[in-house]
Amino acid sequence: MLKVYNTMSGEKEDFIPYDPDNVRMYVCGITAYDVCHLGHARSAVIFDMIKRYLRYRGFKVTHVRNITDIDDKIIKRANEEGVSTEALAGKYTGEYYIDMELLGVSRAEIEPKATEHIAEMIETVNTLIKKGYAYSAGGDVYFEVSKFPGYGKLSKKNIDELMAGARVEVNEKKRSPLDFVLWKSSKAGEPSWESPWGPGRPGWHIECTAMSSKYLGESFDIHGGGADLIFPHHENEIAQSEAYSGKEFVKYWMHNGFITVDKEKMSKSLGNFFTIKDILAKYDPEVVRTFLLSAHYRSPIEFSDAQLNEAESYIDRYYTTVTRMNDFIGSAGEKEKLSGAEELKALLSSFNEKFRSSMDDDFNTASALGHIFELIREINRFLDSKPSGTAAKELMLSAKGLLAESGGVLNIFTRSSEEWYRSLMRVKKIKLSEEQLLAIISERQEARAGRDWAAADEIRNELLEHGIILEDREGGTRWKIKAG
RNA sequence: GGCGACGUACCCAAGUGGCAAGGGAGAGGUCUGCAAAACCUUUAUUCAGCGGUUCGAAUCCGCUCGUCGCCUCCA
Repeated sequence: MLKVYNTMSGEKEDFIPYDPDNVRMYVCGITAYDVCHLGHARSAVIFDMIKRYLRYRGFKVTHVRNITDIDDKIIKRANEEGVSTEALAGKYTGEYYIDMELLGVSRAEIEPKATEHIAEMIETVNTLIKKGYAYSAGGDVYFEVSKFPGYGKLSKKNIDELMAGARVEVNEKKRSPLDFVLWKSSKAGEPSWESPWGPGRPGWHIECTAMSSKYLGESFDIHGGGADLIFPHHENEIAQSEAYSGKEFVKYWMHNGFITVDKEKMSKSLGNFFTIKDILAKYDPEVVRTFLLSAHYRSPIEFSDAQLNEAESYIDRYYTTVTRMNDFIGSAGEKEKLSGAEELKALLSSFNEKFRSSMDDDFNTASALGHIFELIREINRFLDSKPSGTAAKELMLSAKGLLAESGGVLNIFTRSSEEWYRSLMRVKKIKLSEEQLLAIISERQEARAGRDWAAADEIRNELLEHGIILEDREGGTRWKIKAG
């Protein structure tokens, strides 16, 4: 049984979607006013993994991921840059897609933009007013928090305490400081849309209510995002949506933990953030994705070069073993020799079960990776026993299949080892081309054939200084790039 | 101040009632012309500390200490 931690209950729950044939999932996307940092990447990668695993598990999934293309930050930034909000949002949405593509994050089925759903939002706001949950005041419309009894149930806050702690806010239009804006009148020169309350633009939270109900219905299965969205964003969404429909808004609330730098949350306001582009200049995207999946999605995860180097070593170990397997499969030989395969066989038959039970336990990718590396070790152990013949080859092929299957779910380990090393070559800015490298290797082979070990060693040491490792094998010399 | 989370080896990190996964780093060994890779052995009688529940706890309960987050835009 798949178990999912629900922020609402604070517990892991059996995952039983409303409609088992169609899991409906809404994940808060980005506000397109700047390039994304690693925190955005974490959220995107985590929910991408969740979607892939649900599909692997046999569920159909409809995924909606919104793009906020109008808000205060966008207006501010557009003014600073002297461009329209459309142009600015368009630019950063484009950058976002480039980053996501590199990180192996698949597109959602539906990616609605706020500005394309103004009519739906106005309708939602109108209904909230009619039902008595919202009021208009001087061109703005506010949600009246005290009218919604369940307010605070997601973030475990109570209204009295919020009131006591509320920051003094100069806004005499609000009946209560806790009330939040559904529709905002626009100032001169700001982008605006016509509405029953005059020209204005939507408040931040309302787009998620209007767009999720349009594409997924008034009640759906999973709503996700970073833990910092729990309050006030998701709390406000619940209030609006449930006040509007009178139904339970979301069955499972899922929130990923933060990326930290020196133990502090990575955030724009603290200024301690690293953009995805910064990091991809130094690391292969698969390294970043593996790093993000190497801890449980709800745990905080500390960002540092040391951590990324470790993820790089992880992947390198994987591809090194894949190379060994491929070499073996290509030259398994005729003579049947299959001693000491018992442990590998046992693991091959239990592997899928282990992988699944890790992932079933609230998407425990850290544990799942542990199982993958257990299999890696067993494969290496088997290959060390110098097997040969078709039975051994079959065994390696099935091991390879299992690795590809589990890696496919996480969307890592999906390339060939050659591609991995070529990519490392680029990322580590190694001056040598692959052709030059191969020429040097064959030069060294001649020295080795002539048993000129001193010359061979000198070449090898020289390459090592450039970050290239040579491995002399039975079938020839393999090159790889020093990882970690 | 209120609410919440976390504290597992040198480092990262699973494990949430029944002998402490996995990776990296270190030490020794096997293999190798020498290396590298791989494998083997080794590195937590112990899970922040102190009490309690239990036949049995890293896991449940209480307290203490420490770290972080939310309470304002934030993935």
